[in-house]
Parts: sequence; structure tokens; C-alpha cells
Amino acid sequence: MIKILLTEDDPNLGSLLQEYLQAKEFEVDLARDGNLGLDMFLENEYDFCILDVMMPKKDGFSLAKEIRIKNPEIPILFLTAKSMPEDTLKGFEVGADDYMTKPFSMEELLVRIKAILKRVKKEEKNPEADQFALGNILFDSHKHTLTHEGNLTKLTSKESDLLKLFCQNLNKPVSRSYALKLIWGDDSYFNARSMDVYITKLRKYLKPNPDLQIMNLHGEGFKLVC
Amino acid sequence: MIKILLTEDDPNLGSLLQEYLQAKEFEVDLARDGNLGLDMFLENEYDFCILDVMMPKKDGFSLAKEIRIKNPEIPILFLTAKSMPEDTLKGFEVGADDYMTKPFSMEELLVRIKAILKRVKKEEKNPEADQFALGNILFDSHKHTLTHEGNLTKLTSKESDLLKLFCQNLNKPVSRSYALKLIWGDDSYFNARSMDVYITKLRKYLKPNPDLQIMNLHGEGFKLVC
DNA sequence: TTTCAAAGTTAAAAAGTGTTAAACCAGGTT
DNA sequence: AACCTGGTTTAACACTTTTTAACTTTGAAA
Repeated sequence: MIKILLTEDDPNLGSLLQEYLQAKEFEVDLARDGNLGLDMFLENEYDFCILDVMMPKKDGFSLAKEIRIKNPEIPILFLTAKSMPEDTLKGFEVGADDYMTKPFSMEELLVRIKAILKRVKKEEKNPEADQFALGNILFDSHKHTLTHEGNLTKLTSKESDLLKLFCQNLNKPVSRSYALKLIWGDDSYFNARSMDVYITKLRKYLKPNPDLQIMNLHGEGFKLVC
Repeated sequence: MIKILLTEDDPNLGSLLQEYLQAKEFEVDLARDGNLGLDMFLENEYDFCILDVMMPKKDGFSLAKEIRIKNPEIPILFLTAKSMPEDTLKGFEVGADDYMTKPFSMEELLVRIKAILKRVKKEEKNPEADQFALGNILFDSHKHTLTHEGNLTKLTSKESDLLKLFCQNLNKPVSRSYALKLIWGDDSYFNARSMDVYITKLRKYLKPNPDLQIMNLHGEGFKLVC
């Protein structure tokens, strides 16, 4: 679950955004001013910050600077009331990843959040290994192939995407909603059922090697153990 | 310093983009409509144009045509609204280098600008740079030819355009709609089927080299793996 | 133990793709 | 004008991938 810190002093806008993003399957903590925002940031692990620029007690830029001390990598997106040149520049100096002027559409906000997260994820995984050894089975996620004792099996894109996710988290739990959002785009009932179908398919592929197993963690997700 | 002409009638978005790009070390002139945009273009030397399609007085496509008269080489990137009638997209015939659909993230815009500039710079340095080595097959996208073990095959222009797009994105996914908009002008059912026909043709051409493969990424697009 | 949500499995429906051939269309030629 | 010609699109049919549906089994909580 992607965890977002949202700081916004306007209670209406704040909870509106919080609810919207929660509906989109993000975990969102809302802070009503800069000081509370910093407290929350230090107490929790976040993946993303959305900071209002004009807030009582501590403005968004000061907060961003302090956040950057602890975490120089975390994406920060600023919200500001009107387009002010000085503000924008100041924001980018602190290392803003993006910037939105009120009023804005929530849809647009979502687009930008996703774009930034996509880039960050790519950077994390870079350099990206696309071959995995699963016991005596070799998985090439780029070519979508499995090789076992010389014979080659072709996987479909979705099979490959899902298996890759398990390989990247070998022996570690992969939450259902994370996999769904990453591969299917969102966590819905039907996508979840679709994913179950793919789990069955992957289990068949991995059957040749008995010490390879996709375990279900009831209510949480799955893990591939080797 | 790279000099960009930006035409955008929405003052908020316009100055936001201007400031963002200035923060990224570009020189940016902003014009509020198509006529002013043309005036500025004729009075200054630009390296890049970002044109909103829907503008008062003169739309982005008309402006692009006039810009092309003076400078057939300059990169043009269009900003389009989401709900555009299909035939308007035909405007890509004026030779857009890229397009972005609103809403978009500024970060993504920057990535695309850089990608185009990089390609343009490469072309300037090396006018023969539209040659690609695909294993032991040599592809000349300018002459529309493939050379394999001495024998030469001529490609049609569409075959060449599509193969070039794959070569520019070797081992990376190329989305269907991106290819369609870029090469066919718009993403419609019949163009998509036409594209499939071309995929088949390209696969035949690349058959002589077994480690060259156009893979389908179901529902997304294709990638050429080498 | 009963109960119900979550997960496993299989099959059918729907969506997307591969391929071939015929139709169409624009250009140059007779 | 009618006729070629080569490129491109449309049509048709086969096939693959993904999703939806229906039914079964499992697991955790009341």
C-alpha cells in the first residue's frame, strides 16, 4: 500500500483529497499544519508527500526542507493557492517533483502522482535484472520465457509480470492489493479473481520443481518460497 | 541555452509550464494565442515548440503549418485536450514530433522534450544516424532499406516508419496508441488492424535473424527484442 | 461447530492479436 | 479516359490472452 502524507490547512479540501485518494487505494494521513505534518513524517514511513504551501505555523517549503533532511529521495508535490513565480522557483529549489496550482482537478493530481511514482519505482529497480534463477528453472522476464532442463515455455505478458513481481520479492510476502495495483492497475473484485486464475497458472508452471511454491497468506497476499 | 516557444491560452497552465521549464534551465517564451505565437516565432530563433492545439485566433495545427514553412526541422510537441474529435488528430500530419494529452505531469513533459532534443542533436551531428544495426541486419530508415548478408530489401514508407520506431525503442515497449498516433495520425480500430498487418510484414523481414523478435505485450503494444 | 469471506479451480465469454487475401486508392502510363 | 502498379486498408477467419462466471475448498472468527 502506497502511503501518502498530505498537509493542508483547509479542512474541506484536506478531507476531500484524503477521501479521493483513499478511494484510489492509497493510504493517506492528513495533517492540518506544517508542525503536525513534520511530527507525522518522523513517526511514520511514507512513500509520497503532498504539501500545501500556505499553512499556519510552518509553511510547505520549510516543512519540505526538514523532510529532505531525513529523506532526500521522497517525492514531494506542492499545492499552492495561485501561480506565484517566486513560489514556484522556491519549490523547485527544495527539490519539488511537481507542483499544482489551486484550483486543480483531482484527476490531474492523480495522474501526476502516478507518473512520479512510476519514475521513482523505475529508478529504484535500476539496474533491472530481468533473469531469475528459480532452482533449476530459469525465468527471463524480458523475453517472457521459462527454461527447465533444456525445454522452453513461453509465458503471456500477465503471467510474466506476476512471476517477475514474485521473483523480485522471493521468500517475501507480496500483498494482494500491491500486486493488483501494479499489474492490473487497480484493486477491484474482478481483478482479484483474475489474479487468482493467474496464481493457478503460475503454480502449474512451477510444478516441475517441488521446492518452489506460491504460498497464500490468507487475507494478505502471497509469497513465492524457494 | 535551449530556447523554447510555448503557446498556451490558459494563463495558469501557461505560466506554470514556463516557470517549470525555466527552473529546468530552458529559456521559455510564452504566447497566449496562435497569432502572437507566430509573431514571436518569426522574430526569434527557437530550438523547440510546444503548442497547445486549442487556442483562440489560431489553433496549434495551423500555427504548426506556418512554422514548418519557415523551419521544416524544428521539433514540435502538441498539447491536446482529452476529448478531441478523431479527425483533429489528423493534424499530426503536419509532422509532430510528439504530443501530450492533458492532464499530464510536467515531469513527463520534460522527459519527452529531452528525448526529442537528444535525438535531434544526434541527427545534427551525424546525418547518417538513421541507420540501425539489428544483429546482422542493417536497417536504413532514411533510404528505407534492409541489408542482410549482402542482399538488399526495399521497405515501403509505413514499414520503415514502424520499424524505425521500434529501433528507437529497442528492447523497450512501444504502446499501440503511441505508434498509431505517431504513424497513422490517430488511434482507431481500423488503423490498429492495419498496424497488425504491418507487424506481420516486419516479422517476415526480421525472420532471417532468429534472435530478433517483435513481441506482443497484450493490451499494451509491442517491443522489439534483440 | 457454524458461518462467511477468501482463495482454488475449471470452463466459457470477451477482448485482443496473427495472418492471408481481396478491395481500395493514388500515382504514373498508354 | 482507361489501364497498370505498388502501397495501404479492409475483411474474414483462426487463434491467443485475459476476464468473467460458476462451483468447490479452505481458513478464521463468532
